[in-house]
Amino acid sequence: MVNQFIPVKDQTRRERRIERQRRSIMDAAADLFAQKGYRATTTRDIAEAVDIGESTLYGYFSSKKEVLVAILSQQAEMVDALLMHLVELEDFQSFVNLVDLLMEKILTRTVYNRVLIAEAWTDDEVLQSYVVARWHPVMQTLQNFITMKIAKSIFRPIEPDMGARMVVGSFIAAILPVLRGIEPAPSPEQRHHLAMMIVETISNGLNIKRG
Amino acid sequence: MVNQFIPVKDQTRRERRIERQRRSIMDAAADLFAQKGYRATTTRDIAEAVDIGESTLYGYFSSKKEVLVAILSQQAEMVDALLMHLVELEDFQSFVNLVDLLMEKILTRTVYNRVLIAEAWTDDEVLQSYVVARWHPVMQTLQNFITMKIAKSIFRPIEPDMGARMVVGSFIAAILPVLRGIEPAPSPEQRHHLAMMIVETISNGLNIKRG
Amino acid sequence: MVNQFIPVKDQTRRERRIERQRRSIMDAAADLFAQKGYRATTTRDIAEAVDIGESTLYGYFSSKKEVLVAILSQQAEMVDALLMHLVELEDFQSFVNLVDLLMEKILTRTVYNRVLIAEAWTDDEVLQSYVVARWHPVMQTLQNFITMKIAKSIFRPIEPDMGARMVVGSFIAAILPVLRGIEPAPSPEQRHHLAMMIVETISNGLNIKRG
Amino acid sequence: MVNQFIPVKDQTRRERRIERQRRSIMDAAADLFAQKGYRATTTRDIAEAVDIGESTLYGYFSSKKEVLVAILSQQAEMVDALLMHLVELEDFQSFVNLVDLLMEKILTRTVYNRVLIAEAWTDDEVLQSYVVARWHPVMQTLQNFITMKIAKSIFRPIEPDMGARMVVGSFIAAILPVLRGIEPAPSPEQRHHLAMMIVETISNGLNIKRG
DNA sequence: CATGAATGAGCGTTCATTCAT
DNA sequence: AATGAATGAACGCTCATTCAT
Repeated sequence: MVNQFIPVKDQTRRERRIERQRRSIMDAAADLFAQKGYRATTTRDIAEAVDIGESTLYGYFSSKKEVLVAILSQQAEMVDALLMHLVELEDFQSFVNLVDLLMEKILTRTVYNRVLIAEAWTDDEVLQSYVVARWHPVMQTLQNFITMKIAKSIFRPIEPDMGARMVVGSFIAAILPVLRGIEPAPSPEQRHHLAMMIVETISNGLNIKRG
Repeated sequence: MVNQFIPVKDQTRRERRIERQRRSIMDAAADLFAQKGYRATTTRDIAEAVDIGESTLYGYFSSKKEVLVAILSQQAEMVDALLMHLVELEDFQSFVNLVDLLMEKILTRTVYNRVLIAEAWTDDEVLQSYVVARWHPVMQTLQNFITMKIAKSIFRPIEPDMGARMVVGSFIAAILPVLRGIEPAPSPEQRHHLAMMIVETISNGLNIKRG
Repeated sequence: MVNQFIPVKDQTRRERRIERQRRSIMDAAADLFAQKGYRATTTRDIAEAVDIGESTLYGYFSSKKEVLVAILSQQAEMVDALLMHLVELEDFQSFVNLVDLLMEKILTRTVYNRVLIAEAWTDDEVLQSYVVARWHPVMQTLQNFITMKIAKSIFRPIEPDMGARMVVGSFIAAILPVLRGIEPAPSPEQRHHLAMMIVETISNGLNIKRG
Repeated sequence: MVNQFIPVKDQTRRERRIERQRRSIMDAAADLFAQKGYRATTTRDIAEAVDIGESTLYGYFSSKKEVLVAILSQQAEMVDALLMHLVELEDFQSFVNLVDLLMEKILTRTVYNRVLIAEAWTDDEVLQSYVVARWHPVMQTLQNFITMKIAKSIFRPIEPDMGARMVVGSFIAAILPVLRGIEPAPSPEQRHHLAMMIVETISNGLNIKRG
């Protein structure tokens, strides 16, 4: 009610500062959560990592749980934005591009996803809200693609969900060691190559000739 | 000093009783760890599940951490016993059998493996000792198989570790939802079918004709 | 399940020990609550007063609030036991006895009642459950007595609830300074004299002759 | 050093503004203290009730405690102003008027008195400074009145302090439920009637005839 | 003077572990 | 060997107060 003449610029500057602080807290927390797990990370740990007082945290998040939720939600938003543009897969090129894009999106925020997986592994609600719900449309798209290819007699009449799952499996096998931190993140070129390999191998198999 | 005249037979009976108790504690703990995670499970939870006093636990394990270690070690022993008999893969049939066997071994101890994965995801030492070290020979066997097939011109000249990883990926994709508890365990027949599908698809791909 | 042969005597001895400990915690807590108020008293304070570890408290009470509730409830039980025998007031003697008895019951656990009043003064639920609910039958009995006396033309036709309230007021005026600790507790003789004075004065007033 | 040329008029206007703000803070705080108690009321609660920043409070009061002290002191001043005019009681009419006046003064500042009682109940200094010290002259006046009446053989030779206490008790019984908020404030007419009743009943008692 | 942001001190509570029996 | 009781250390969180702007 007082100070109503503060210029708009300051308002947004303040907002930006708050947003920046929230971000730095989330980043530090994600790092710690990824290393030690959510439970094992104390609010004291997080505060020290950001170099602020423990109680200052509570000016930006109302609870430790909310920090986790913010981390998970932010990642979910990113995935949702991606899924928005998830078009029907047409040819192999678009298939490769989808795999490549997903890989990129997931690997650019490694720790966030590492936290997500850790929590989803023990928390049913997190699993449902942040993993299953998001993964479903991707699986659907893959299955539609395979069904279509079978209909056009390009693929053998395999169960579509089996095929989709194998694609996902290959994808996971490529990504998991990176998320876990025992393999370095691939360069964009390596990533693209990997995506092609996955699609190609699933399509053509390893045999030179059909048995 | 006292009880030195107790006959040997009683000693071993006592030992068996102790071993049985250790087992029941480990089973109950594994169940709880799998459900809520190691940190979130209290010693009181475990004691109640076994229906013993909380402090009685410490007669069998010197700390809560040691219960976890015992669980992981026991699982490791089982895997080691399996790896002992890991022979060179020769033909597709032996390949399918390996996949089937691994699946069976992992799925019969679902909760233990669920705990293992949860811990390995945040604890580097656990990851190294109980996962990487054990997984390595399996990967090696797979790569040898692929290398051999390529040498015999049965497989296309793909990177062997890439191929091995895709097999593992498909394997993981089949197994993870079961371990996590969102899919029921497959029957032995389903399991065998699954193993065949994985090997077959990796070998031949989905295409009817080579592009 | 083990140790089922422990003699019954030990069971009750243990129970008595637990009960004794609960009591000593309640007494110490009541003392502190009375002096500083419930909010201002910390669990640390209570533990120190009983000379036990702070966490030991939680073996006897599940929360700080429950200590308060136990204190209030215990007092309520005592009052309830008294109200059980609350018979119809017949003559002045029984009236005096009621006042005397109430006074005694309230003053024998001074601190408990001091806590009760303090809490009832700010907490509506406490007021309702522990004060209003208990006070109501007493007021009713008093009003019945007065109504009866009016019917028999012994009392002037005053509003009965007004008369009852004046008795209660005199009672309160006598008791409050003692509860608050600014006056010493009366001896049984003084107490009886006081009770008589209250009844007598209310009955006859201060005037020598009727105006 | 700066602003030394501001005209005196503005200074006093500023002072009035400050005083007004102090008042509104005290009013809001008294309300909250009365509802939840002093300890349970946070500075944030107060600030929000006045719709100012939490830290702004400290421009008007140097601590939360001082807000309470200001509230109590203000009430004390009001009582002192009243006690200034406390004349010797002569006849029943002046007695009734005193009771009526006291009632009115107390009930027009219900919340303030509720806070006063709550604090006096646990804080010895508050009790002494704000209750005992102020109540004493009232009691003295009552006792003098009774002593005088006894001397004139109008009252029976009762202990004067006993009689005074009974008047106070009746007064308290009438006022406490209103202060506590479980009874509505009486209208001026009801209040006057009440005052008369109290004096009358104490004087004449309930009996139609003397026993 | 007003305030958003920051914080030290401390709160009620939990829990892995120890100890006396 | 088994356990009920005890507890130090730590946790997530609150709040009166300070400070830079």
